Amino acid sequence: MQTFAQLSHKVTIADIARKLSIAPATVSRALNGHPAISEKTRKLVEKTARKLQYKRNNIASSLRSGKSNLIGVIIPSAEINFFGSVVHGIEKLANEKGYNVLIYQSNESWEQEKKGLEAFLHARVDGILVSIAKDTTDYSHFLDIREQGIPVVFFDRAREELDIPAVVVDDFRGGYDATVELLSQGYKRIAHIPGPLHMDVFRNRFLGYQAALKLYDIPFDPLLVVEGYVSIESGQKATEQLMKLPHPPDAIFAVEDFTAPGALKQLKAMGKRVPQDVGVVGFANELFGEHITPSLTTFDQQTVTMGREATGLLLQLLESDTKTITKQKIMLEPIAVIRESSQRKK
Amino acid sequence: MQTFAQLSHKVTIADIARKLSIAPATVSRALNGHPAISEKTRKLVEKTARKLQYKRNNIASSLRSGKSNLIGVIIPSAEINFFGSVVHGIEKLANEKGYNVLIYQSNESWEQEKKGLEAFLHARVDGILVSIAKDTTDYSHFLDIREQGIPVVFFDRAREELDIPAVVVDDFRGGYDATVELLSQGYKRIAHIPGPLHMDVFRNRFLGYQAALKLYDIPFDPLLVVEGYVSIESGQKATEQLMKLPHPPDAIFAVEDFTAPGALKQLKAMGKRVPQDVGVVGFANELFGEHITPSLTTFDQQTVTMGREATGLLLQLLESDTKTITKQKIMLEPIAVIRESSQRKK
DNA sequence: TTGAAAGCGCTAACAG
DNA sequence: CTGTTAGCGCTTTCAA
Repeated sequence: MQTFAQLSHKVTIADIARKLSIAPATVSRALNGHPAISEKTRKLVEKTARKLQYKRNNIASSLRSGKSNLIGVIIPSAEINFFGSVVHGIEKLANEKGYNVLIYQSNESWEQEKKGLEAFLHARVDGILVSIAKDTTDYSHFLDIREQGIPVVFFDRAREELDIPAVVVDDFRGGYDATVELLSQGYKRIAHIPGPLHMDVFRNRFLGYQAALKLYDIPFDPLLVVEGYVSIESGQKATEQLMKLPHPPDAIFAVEDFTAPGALKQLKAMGKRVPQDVGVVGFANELFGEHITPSLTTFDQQTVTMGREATGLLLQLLESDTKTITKQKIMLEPIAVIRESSQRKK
Repeated sequence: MQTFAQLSHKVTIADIARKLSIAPATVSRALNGHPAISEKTRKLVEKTARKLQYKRNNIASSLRSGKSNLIGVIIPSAEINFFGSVVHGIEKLANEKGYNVLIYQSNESWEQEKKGLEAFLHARVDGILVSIAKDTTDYSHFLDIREQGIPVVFFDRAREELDIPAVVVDDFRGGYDATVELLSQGYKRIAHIPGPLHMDVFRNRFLGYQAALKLYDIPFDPLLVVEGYVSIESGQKATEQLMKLPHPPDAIFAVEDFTAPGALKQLKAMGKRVPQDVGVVGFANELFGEHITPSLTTFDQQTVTMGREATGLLLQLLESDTKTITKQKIMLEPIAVIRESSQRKK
């Protein structure tokens, strides 16, 4: 006897029900571990489902239940290792918990960030994880989304005042530690190249820098702070400006690992030796920091953990039926990765 | 602690229909640009939809139409710039065309790659883009997916024999050009550190290398080929082995931009100057190649274009109602990026 | 413990 | 050109 089971015909719970002469509802319940189903039928249904290669139609399920089991993630750029790594953490936990992950790149643009949220709304995601774009200074779109009942959690690039849960690195601590690392190596005039100061991450590192100076009784000199915009080029330019000062610095704390290689490059071009003449510290532990010359001292931001934690927060929000939004914030410790660029002693 | 009691009931086409005293079907048609709808009603419906802030429920739409408007993408690792960049190209075109993109990282593992496909099946994606994992040597899961009627397109890491459409770089040409670049700079003994040779990309670059040697009448010396596994460490080890040969090479063509910095590192450790003593060429144009010392000569793989083209192929497959899978392959030219590491002359 | 029936919001087939 | 009708596959009352 040959069955012409069409390969393309999708198996539904109705098929299973028919085969076992029970109701589709029972099949559904059995498959979803409903408590009021006898062990016997559950086993039977599961076995038949396996045999028929049944796969739940998530779409139908979503329509009925109102849950898409989709999580949207907005990152500024997939070309920065850091975010790739965070996404890895996000996906892992999300997949474990039966969610799929949609990615949207804002390319650091406010417009695209808004478009991303719009797209996610349209895709009916259950919740959204965001790392804010550099260009964003108006944050109302996040509040709008939340008003629509879709929970939002920030990671890394958060905005404190919005009262939206977030997982961040202790950037103040990071800035502080970075500066202290340089000071303890005997450098005296520490410059700082911050990122755009409207962003919490960068402002906090800046504040940490100032706090460290204070501890060492070094007066803060605004001339030693030249704002960059998070890129190798801007690191070069800022460094050039710094080194042309009447009293140039003997160390530079660059706000992250794109600015720092820019600084190294510029210093090399100006004939300065690192770390002998000038010390340099970065932030973010980008992949290449280990392999440039001199290797870059930096701070690891526990990317995978960050992704996991952010997802955990979001899932918590999704699964608690209270729509209460409690201010929640998880802070991860930055981990020092000491390499050549800051090691004057040795 | 604030509670947001959000009762905003979602607007549906029924609401619009009621408001205008027309049939829901008419609203649907108007909204979807159905040709048989009067300009007048279309305008009216659109206006009302906007006024009520209507948003189409994609899930319901998917259930009915059998199309999820989701594209699944499997990449080996989001921490490699190259893939982040390709994904960028994919997302851009996909979003333009009204598709959302699901990402899954295989982490170079065959098991996870299979799990990814399974997850996509479950999410009812319309089509899948894949760059094959390093560990994969059994390809049947791709054929299974295709049998389920879901089109698959490879990008970069393809498998010729499977007869699945693909967008790749002309790796043979790349390997050839890389080798010729070194030869034309006057290097005589060119070594090659290939990646796993079961992968088309790496094998083709290897073949290109051999072809270039042949052209220059240089006999192929198997001792000068030490297989690596695509990582900085493996680049170091292979280089060490190469340089310890009785007749060590005076140039190395490393299969990609992780192996190449490993080679540079090892050469430096052994007191060799690059490019004076030994020339080095990589492949992939990873971000950091420009910023290491010496800067790395490499080949750009047109990542964004690759993403766009792969998506284009997939959409074509999705939109043509013929389920014929014609063998289709798009080849992009690798673009030489000549930097210090290969420039002995000058 | 299970079944029957009613939709979730949308689109497609068939009329008119 | 528009309306009517009938589901897509699932979950969830409400009954039994």
